Amino acid sequence: MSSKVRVRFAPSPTGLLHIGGLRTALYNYLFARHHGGTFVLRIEDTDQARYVEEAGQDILESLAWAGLHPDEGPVAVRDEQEQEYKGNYGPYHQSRRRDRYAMYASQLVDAGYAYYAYDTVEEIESMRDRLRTAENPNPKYDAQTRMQMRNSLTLSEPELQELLEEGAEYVVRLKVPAGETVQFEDLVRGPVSFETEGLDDQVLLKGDGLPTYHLANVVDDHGMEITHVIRGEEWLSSAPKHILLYRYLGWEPPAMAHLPLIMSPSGGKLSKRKAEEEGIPVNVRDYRRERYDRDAVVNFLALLGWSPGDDRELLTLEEMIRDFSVERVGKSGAIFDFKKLLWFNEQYMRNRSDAELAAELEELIRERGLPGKDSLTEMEQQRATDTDFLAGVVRLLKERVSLLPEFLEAGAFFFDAPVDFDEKSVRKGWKEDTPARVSLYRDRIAGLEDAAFRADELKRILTEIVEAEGVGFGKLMMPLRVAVTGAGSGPDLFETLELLGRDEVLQRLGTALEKL
RNA sequence: GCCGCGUUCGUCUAGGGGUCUAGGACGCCGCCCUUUCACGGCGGUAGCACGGGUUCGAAUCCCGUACGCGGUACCA
Repeated sequence: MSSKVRVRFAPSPTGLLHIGGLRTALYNYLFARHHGGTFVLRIEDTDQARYVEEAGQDILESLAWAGLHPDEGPVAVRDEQEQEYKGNYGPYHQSRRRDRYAMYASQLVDAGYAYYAYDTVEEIESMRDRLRTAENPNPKYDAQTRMQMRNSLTLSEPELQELLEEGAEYVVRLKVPAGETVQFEDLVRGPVSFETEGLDDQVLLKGDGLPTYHLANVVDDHGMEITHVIRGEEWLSSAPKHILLYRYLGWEPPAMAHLPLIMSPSGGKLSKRKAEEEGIPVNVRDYRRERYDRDAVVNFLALLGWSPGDDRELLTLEEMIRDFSVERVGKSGAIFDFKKLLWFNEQYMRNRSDAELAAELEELIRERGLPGKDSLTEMEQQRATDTDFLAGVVRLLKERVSLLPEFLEAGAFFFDAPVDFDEKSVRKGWKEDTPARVSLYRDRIAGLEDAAFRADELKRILTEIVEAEGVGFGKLMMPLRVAVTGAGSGPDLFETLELLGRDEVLQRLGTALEKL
């Protein structure tokens, strides 16, 4: 390999980082690491109109959360003026590299590969209106129409001079040649070719002096010595324009790989609106907030369009790095399977220690309280900050939840007595002879020392009672469960009782005996 | 409309001329475990879009059709 691999993830700060964007970043990251190359983060903020203030920070935080640390790029976003970078190819915000785009744009004009265009938006729109037909709903500004427009190809020298003097606004457009075939080898798709007839005279430099994506990305990829462009399939159609630009600028184009899109379950790009309608979070921030396991998300995303080639599904980052290759990336769009993501999350969550999860739970409660509660009771408060207690909750619920916040929902009864009892379970299990047995059990466990209030002992006592009465285990176990947890199912009852503690259990039993 | 790309179980995918009566995973269903539920174990369900070629032989190669997706901006 002649030159060292350098790839970039180049998001636009027009919104929060999208989950699909994270996958693109991941593939770039894996590719870079696999080849011992460099992973660059570049912010493509050339669209003033769509700029979103918090987006830059969100991109940095989201990548860091996922563990995809760029080797070069912005380190921290302070404010507009003050940016901190790492790497020798900066600045890594396109808005701060504007001079070079203008320079290359005029170089292209001088060489006859581009031209100045003075058409107003209205003029272009009226040209499109004039030419629009059912057969051609989107007329292009191209070799056919450019000679009817107001640009440096059609205007006379004096006219141009006048426009220049009055400081008229202009754009620079690429002069796409007619009758050529642009071909290139896509690392994912193989040979791809386009006829220049289908291309328009793309604006390279906008009226505000900033470049469009097309110019900026070519200039920067070359300037930053990017060797492989790995990006979403939505860019495939504009790739020939980029190839043309590399040619006209006299540069060697980087290798390209266009990734299949992530699709919504109902089809089409996984757009924000569509995804959320289907219960799928689209912003990486949502995954962070809902405390998804980062490794699970990364693992899931890696397999959405790529496969290691064998049956492994649970892969560590190291394994992904070792086995990643663009050749093994699929060509067709992948539907976001939310249930499978949950499965990954369960797998990773169960592999983590109770203490670790308990600490996260504590933080979660501190941040947003308990579900459905405006404020915490004294007992809830006390238990929510007791890490041993929380670890106990985790241990009992770990195998039954998919997402971290679910511990709080499924385990609400651990924090305070249930407010009501599951009707169906009561109807099924709470009969006339039940109160007597429950009372008996209560009396028996009331006499236990704290140290003896343990699951095995609690179970032994119950067994004794049901055997003495000659009834089934469930005749007493189920009523106890409803009385203590309010529900007809849940984690092991005796473990639950032990965690709750004697006094609390006795009190709940008393309440149930009164109410039921 | 035009241009480009794609199409293996519901979903993610393996498979790249014979080893494919197409493998794995998620989901779903059933059974076992558990005197709850879940976890787990076992089993099942379900697929090469269609039509032509090429070939002794095609899920695999070629062509066409259909369908899907992307692009068609002074957005990225």
